[in-house]
Amino acid sequence: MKLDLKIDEYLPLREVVFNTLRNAIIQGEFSPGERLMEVTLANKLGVSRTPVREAIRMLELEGLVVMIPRKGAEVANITVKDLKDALEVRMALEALSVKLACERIDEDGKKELKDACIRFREAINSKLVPAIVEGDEAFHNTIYRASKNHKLINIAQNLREQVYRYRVEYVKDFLYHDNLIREHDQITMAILKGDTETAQNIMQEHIYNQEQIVIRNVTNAN
Amino acid sequence: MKLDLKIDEYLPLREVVFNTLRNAIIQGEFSPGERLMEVTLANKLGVSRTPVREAIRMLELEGLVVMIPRKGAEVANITVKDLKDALEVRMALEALSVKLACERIDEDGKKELKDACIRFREAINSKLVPAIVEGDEAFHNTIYRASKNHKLINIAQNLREQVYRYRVEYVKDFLYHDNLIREHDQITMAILKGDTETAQNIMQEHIYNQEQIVIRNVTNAN
DNA sequence: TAATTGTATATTGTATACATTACAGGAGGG
DNA sequence: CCCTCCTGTAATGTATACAATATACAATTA
Repeated sequence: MKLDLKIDEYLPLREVVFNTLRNAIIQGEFSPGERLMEVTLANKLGVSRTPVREAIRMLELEGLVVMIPRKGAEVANITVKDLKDALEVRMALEALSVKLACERIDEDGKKELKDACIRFREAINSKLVPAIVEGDEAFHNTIYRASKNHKLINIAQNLREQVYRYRVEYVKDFLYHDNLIREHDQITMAILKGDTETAQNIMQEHIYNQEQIVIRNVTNAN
Repeated sequence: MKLDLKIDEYLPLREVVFNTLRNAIIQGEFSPGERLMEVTLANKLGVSRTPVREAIRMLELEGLVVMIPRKGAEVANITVKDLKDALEVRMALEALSVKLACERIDEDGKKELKDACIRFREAINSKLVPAIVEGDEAFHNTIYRASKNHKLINIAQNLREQVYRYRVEYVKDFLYHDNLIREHDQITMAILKGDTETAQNIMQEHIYNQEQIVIRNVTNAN
C-alpha cells in the first residue's frame, strides 16, 4: 500500500508569488514599463507585502523587472538591442550544449531526444502556436539536459525567460515550418550519431535563422 | 569647477547588505555550508531583518547561497563538478567575447585593453596574488566590455562570482606566470589587429590551461 | 538501556506598523 | 500664462510584532 503522501509539498509564499508574477510577465499579462505596486499585488494575491517584495527582488535579478529606487518596480522593457544580445549569447550556449550532448548523451537521453523530436513534429502539424513554442522549448531543453552541465542549463533557462515573449514570433512564420522540422531532425540525427561538427553547424544555422526572423518581426512591429 | 557632487549616492540597505554578504562569501569569510542566520547578520550589520532577507533572496538567485525551507540559508558548497561546469560555460563565453571584441572594439576600448594588459604585467611582476587576480579580472572584463553585449557582460560577471574563491589557485602557480603574460599579450595583439581566429584560439587555450590548473589544485586539496 | 514522546527554544515565515520620499496638483505671485 | 513653492497623498524603505515550525534535550515507558 503506497503511503508516501507527500507532506513535503510546502512552498514559501515568496516562491508562489515569484512564479505567478514571472509567468504573468513572460506571457505578456503585464506590459513592459508597467508599474508593479506592492500593495496592489499583495491584495490581488491575498498575501502581505513581504513575500511580494521578496519575489520582486528575485524578478529583479532575473532581469524581468527593473527597480527605480524609492519609486518601485516596473516590468523590464526589452529593447531590440537586448534581444540581439541575448540571442547572440544563446547561439554560443546552444552550440556548447550540442557539443556536450554529443559527448555525454546516454540511452535515456537519446530516448528523450527522439521523443521530443517527434512531439515537435506533431506540434507543428497541429498548427497551434502555443503548442509549437512549447514543443520547441522542450526539444532544446532536452539537448541542454543531455549536456549534463547544470550551470549551462540554468543560464540557458534564464536567458530563455527574458526573450520568451518574442519567441512566438518565429513560429508564427508558417512558411518556415518545414525548415524547422528538417533542422530539428538533422540535429537529432547528428547527436544520436555523435557527430559533433555537423550537430554544431546545423544548430548554429538553426538559431541564426530564428534570430533573423524574430528580429525582423520585432523591428517591423515598432 | 567640478560640482557634480553626487547627491544621488543613495543605496537601499538591501543593496548594501547584498554587496557586503557577497564579498564576504566570495572572499571566503564564510565557509561553504555555514549557516547564515538573519538576526545574527542583522545585528552585526546594524539593520533589521527585512533588508537582510531581501539580500539573501538575491544571493540565492546568484547561486551563492542555498535555501533550506524553514531552516534558513547557508553558503553554497561549490563542488568540483560545479566548478568544471562553470569553467566549461566560461570557455564558450570568453570565446564569444573575444570574437565580438574583435568586431566591435573602438579606440577607447583599444586604449583600455592596452592599459589592462600592461597593468596585468605589472601585477605579475609584483608577485602579489591578490593584485594578480585583480589584474586578470580587469583584463578579461575589458574584453567583455569591448564586446558591447550587456547580456554577455552580466552573465560572465555572475559566472565569475561563483568561482572567484578558486581563481586564486591558478595564479598561485608561479611557474605559469610567463605563459599568462604571453597569452594575454597575444590575445591583446590579436584583438587590436582584428584577427578573430587567432584571438579565439589563444583565448580557448588560455582558459583551458587555467581550467586544468584550478581543477588540479582543487582536486588535490580535497 | 533504547526508543519515543513531550516541551522549550531558537529560527524562519508572514503580516503589519512606522518613516521617508517622490509626485501630482493647486495656490499664489510675477 | 507660466513659474515657483507648498502641501497632501500614495508609494517604497525599514523595523518590528506575531505565527508556525524545526531542533535539541529531557522525561517517561517498555
